Amino acid sequence: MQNSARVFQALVDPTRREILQMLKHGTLAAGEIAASFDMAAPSVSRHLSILSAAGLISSQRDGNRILYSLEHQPLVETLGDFLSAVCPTQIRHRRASKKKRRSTKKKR
Amino acid sequence: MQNSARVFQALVDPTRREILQMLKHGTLAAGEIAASFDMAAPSVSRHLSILSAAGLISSQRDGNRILYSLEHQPLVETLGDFLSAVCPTQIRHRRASKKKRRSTKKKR
DNA sequence: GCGTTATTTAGCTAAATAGCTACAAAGGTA
DNA sequence: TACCTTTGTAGCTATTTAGCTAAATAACGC
Repeated sequence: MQNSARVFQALVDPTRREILQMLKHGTLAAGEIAASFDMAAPSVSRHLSILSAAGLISSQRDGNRILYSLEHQPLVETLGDFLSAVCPTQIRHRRASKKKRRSTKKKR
Repeated sequence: MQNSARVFQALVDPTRREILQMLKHGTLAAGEIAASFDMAAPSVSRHLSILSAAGLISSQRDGNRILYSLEHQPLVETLGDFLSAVCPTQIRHRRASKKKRRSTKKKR
């Protein structure tokens, strides 16, 4: 499986997307992450390993616990590359501005 | 189901990601899209309806056929919002530059 | 060593997914 | 009308996924 596919695969689950958002604010232990979900710990652990396999988070032992941190680059790179591959060059990501683009249709 | 979830759901399948890329170059009929996959037409039709439900493509009848076009905005908006929600503000999406950034490792 | 805590792995089940074939629907043409 | 083309829908099956419980692993303190 290609790595970008693993990233999309990882992002499809809402729990996993939420985990990524939690980690935005800094490193967290597996237990701390698990505690914030209404779900058994092994289930969260599984999500963590999927995120890890996709390269979206990294882990590091801290004595008894395992600390997870967000890896921005693969996320930014994968989504950025995809957007570049799909969207006409002029449209970059313009945050939530609702105005429609002018009808500059590129014909050839 | 929330719409951003539908978008991620739609993006998880490689066939659907490829369809979006095909439509980057312009409008295509369902049959033309189906022809480029080694897959039965109804299967592709199903992918089209999923992409459509996510708002990523739109369709328009042309006599006998149905033409599909890419809808950039929901894609750009959903992925952009997610990146904003997950990544520290300074890192925006740096376009597909394959050269590794100089080892200015950002410590602070 | 033993017990406790934190986390992952193994094995299971229910639900979702993507593929197929067969059929239906919508539009064109004779 | 009938017939052909194009596309979508229905129903089925195999595979994948996400959840659970129970057991294993790893590091700590006694």
